[in-house]
Amino acid sequence: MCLQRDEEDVAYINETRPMVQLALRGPEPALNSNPGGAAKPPLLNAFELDRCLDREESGRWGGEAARRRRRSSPPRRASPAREHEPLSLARASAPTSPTGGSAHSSPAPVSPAGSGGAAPPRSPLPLVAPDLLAMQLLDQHTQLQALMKQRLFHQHHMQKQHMSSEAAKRQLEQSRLQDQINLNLLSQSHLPPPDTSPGSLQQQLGAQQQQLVQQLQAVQRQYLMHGPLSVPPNAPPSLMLWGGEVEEHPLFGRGVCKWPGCDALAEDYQAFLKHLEAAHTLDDRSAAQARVQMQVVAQLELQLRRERDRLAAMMRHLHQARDNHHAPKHAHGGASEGASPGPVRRRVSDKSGVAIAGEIQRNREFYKSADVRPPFTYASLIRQAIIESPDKQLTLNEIYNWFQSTFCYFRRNAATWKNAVRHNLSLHKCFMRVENVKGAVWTVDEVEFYKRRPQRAAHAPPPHAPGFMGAQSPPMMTSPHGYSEALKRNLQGMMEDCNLSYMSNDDHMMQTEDYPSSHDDYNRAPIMNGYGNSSTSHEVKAEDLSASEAQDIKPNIYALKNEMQASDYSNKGDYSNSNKESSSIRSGETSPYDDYPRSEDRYRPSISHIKDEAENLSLNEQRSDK
DNA sequence: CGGAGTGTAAACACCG
DNA sequence: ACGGTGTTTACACTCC
Repeated sequence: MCLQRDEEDVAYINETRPMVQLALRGPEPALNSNPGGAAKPPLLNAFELDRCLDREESGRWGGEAARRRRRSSPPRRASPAREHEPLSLARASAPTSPTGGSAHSSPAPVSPAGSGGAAPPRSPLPLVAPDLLAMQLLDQHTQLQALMKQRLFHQHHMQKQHMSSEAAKRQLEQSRLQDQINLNLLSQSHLPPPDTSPGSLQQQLGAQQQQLVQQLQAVQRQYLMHGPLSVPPNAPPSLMLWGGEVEEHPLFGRGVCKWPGCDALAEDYQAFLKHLEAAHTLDDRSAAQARVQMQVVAQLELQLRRERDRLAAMMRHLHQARDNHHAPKHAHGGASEGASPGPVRRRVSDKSGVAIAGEIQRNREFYKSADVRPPFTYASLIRQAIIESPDKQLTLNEIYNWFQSTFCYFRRNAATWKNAVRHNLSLHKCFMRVENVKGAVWTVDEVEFYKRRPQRAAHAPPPHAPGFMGAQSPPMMTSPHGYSEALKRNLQGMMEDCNLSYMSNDDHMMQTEDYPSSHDDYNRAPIMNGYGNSSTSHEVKAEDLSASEAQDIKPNIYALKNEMQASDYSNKGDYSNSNKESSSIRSGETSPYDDYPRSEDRYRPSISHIKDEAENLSLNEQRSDK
């Protein structure tokens, strides 16, 4: 959804980041300022995840802006403060922009602790999503608090009832377990980020804690089954209401018996206890239900373990990626370059390894809602906007609209980035202005676009270099002929792969994503282009294709075809000579790509089919996990 | 260290 | 006069 112009202007006034204005308005607002740490983008891509890890360091643009502020020379003209001063004044008192604010205040999962002491979880073992460790700990803490209250209640009750020595023993054990868990939690919460070693202290503690929780639950189950927890019916009401614990009985809440499959209504706690005594005695049925419940708990524990392992693996991976990034020996244009930007400004130019089409496709929703600068150059983005359009041509205004509709980030600072867009359109030879009846439209000269790259491809790491997976990018073609041949091979490989097989798992996807190609949009692993070992891609079945991968293939194919034709064109004619100098002469010319068939439709059915299958697989996996 | 590429800012011209 | 568009220049910065 595009913003109207006045809205843009408001956003521009309220929230902008031009370097000149920085000096006037003080500290740079964090790009992803996350007040209270509560807000969370709906989907974190690799860039944002890494930025989350690096949040303590300055942002990509903040740091740069600050440096510029220090080094910036006086404006060329004496009058540039014309609009900066009022803007900065307005900004100084203005809240964050609506767009930025909405992005930051996007609904985030609220931790139990965040709900200000809301009702503690009734379930003895809450489901734990693979979220932040802190949230998990908070969850567990809340759970522990509930358990502690329960224990206190039991203690109190036992004092009153002079419990048997057996029960006292259990109580003691429960207390011991509880304290141990508390200690364990405390240790965990003071631990540094997860260790990378599998047998790390944190993992040991986690396992230990898991064990303790299980023991505690076993003890509690014993209480429930035949322990003193089943309060005698003659117990005084005052005791029942002690500390509001009536509502804390795991089997009673809101006037309903929570025995599995029961849901019987009970007027008050007394009635519930009567019902409990009468309906849920220690018979076969109750025992069976208890067994089922134990299985449920076991399943949940299993899931908790899985999720915890997954979280640990994620954290390990992310920290490892960050460590790799910070390591001095960082391959030029290496794998982590595009996928995990660090604190420094990280522009994933068309030369680094990330396929812009795939990246945008995969994170479309994210970019649409999160106020995050896309890690691509303006040229790449403009090109993407144009090639995404049905006619492969856009007016300037349509390009603007694409930027705004695709990226939340470009819904503000309109003057800045629009200027940059125009600047890029004019600057780069690859963008051609074509006049038609409607007015001027901009097209992309793919040949020119990729022409800018060759010099640096030689620096790309060799196939065996760390982080370099799969096939090698085609060597930079100095001759148009070689370029065309490589493209043709790419296309052939891709066609085969599309028909026969697809890339599969996430790891593979990561590898292709990290692949430091110089032709980001079509040099994906399935293509292989005859330079790498493509056999692995044929071993994978179509069912294994992830949805995102499926989304990726279509643009690749189109880009490939497009480029191949463009390349052929440049071989046959003198098209490659067209450049900015002739832009004015090109008025009335039609783009050489105007007549390209829209081959993407041809692939849509198979792609969507595979995507559906991938989604089904994902659903099945979720079900099986449960 | 230097060149290429990039982002940002700004001036200016043209046009409707 | 004004705003949109397009071009150009300047400069700072990063990457290679």
